[in-house]
Amino acid sequence: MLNIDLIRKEPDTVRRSLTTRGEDTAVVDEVLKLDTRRRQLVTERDQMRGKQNEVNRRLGQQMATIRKQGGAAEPPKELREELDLISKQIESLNEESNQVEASLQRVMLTIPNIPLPDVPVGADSDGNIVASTWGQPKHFDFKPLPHWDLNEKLDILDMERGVKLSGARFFVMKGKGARLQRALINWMLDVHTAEYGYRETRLPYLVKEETLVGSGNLPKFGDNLYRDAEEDLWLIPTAEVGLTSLHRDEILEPGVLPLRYVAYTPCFRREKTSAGKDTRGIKRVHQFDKVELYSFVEPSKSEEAFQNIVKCSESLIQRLGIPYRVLRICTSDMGFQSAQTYDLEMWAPGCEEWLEVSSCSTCTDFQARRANIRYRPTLGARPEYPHTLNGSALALPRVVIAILETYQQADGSVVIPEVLRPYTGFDRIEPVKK
RNA sequence: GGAGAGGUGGCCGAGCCCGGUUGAAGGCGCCGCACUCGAAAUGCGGUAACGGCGCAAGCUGUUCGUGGGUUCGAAUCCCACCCUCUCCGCCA
Repeated sequence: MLNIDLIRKEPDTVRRSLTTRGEDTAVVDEVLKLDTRRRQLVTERDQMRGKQNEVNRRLGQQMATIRKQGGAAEPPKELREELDLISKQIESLNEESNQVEASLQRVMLTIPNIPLPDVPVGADSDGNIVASTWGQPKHFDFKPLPHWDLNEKLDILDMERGVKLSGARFFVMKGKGARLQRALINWMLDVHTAEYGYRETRLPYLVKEETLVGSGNLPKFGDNLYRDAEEDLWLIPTAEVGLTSLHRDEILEPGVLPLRYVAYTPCFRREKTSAGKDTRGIKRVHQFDKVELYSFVEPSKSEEAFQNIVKCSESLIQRLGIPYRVLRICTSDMGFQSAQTYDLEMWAPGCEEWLEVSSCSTCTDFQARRANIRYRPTLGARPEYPHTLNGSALALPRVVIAILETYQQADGSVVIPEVLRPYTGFDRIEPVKK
């Protein structure tokens, strides 16, 4: 959520932000209108309440006196009538101001975060900028296969049975494929905790509505989520959701920040908007595994924390020895809650595609405001909103795709990258079918 | 799932039966001051979040799990819901 002060004082900044994101600017005027009305009503109502308190106090005193003298407990008529009138007025003012407040809140929750100044402006994904690339595409003496063809002989992915169990865009991993996936998760968690100081967490996969509002997924993007209507719980689309709400409605005392977390969770997405896209293989599925980094930091440490997350994610890809590129995502392509996003894409030589395996974002104080997370800079100081940052490190099974396609051999086997071998317990996946 | 107890300020805990100057006794913690060479002990004072008005000092409103109701007025009465604890049942 944006700071309403900013909308009041610099409505044009907010309008510009919306425009570069390709969104309608009418909400700004709506907010301004509602905010003005709300403040009028609140002032008026509070004055009435002040009066009510004062008269009630007087009446209370009289009652005490009467009772002390052993009199009847009937309060004086004039005062009662005056108060009756006041409370009726308060009731109507209160009702209206509550309505206005609720409308204002509703609109505020639909306004996306403001991009940082140096985020590239662009109308669609063509506006994204390749900031850097790492590694050389590997040379093959044969035509490298896409993972779905490679799998014909390896038999580690079972698309048909995934569909049998759950429908389109679900799959089953088997044997060394399943083991490779697990090895990656364990390896990534180990690196982040042991080398980079992120604290490992295990989170619920089902969360309440408020939790998704805090991270920014609701109220606008419910279409992309699975939900259990009976219990009113939602399946998480990313660990970011739970990590944001970890400190919801808290005031963090001085010295607590920075907080750095890493979580492995499955992620559930309906992929409604991607119908028909990426239907082959396991690039785009309804359920996937991901290791996520998340930081709560003081605003002055925001940039540093962002670079750290990007660095951690990159370092994993480098250790796997697979070429990748860093994309600076442009205004219109950035997520709702993000103020700045870098994507990391690994090269998959079989399907000849850059695969997005990480998306690192600064959310500034946007999520902190939504989730009401604050910190005290110093003892006794007024609470302020921290910045939150997140990044995948990394998203599976796309990393598996890149590994399979990059390290495939002429005989159809796949060599396991050195760093993973202690985790897989094998150094090669052999074809099992002729 | 069944039975009972309970949810009050940073923490503990009174108030709730019998609604009225109660943001709420008392204690702990924390901060400041005094005493002291210093510390402890002691004494005194302070101690929230959020909203509105205001340049500011300040004034003011709301908040006793949440939401509704009764009432001139609710921490206190009524209703619904959520959560915690204990016991029983069930289960990985």
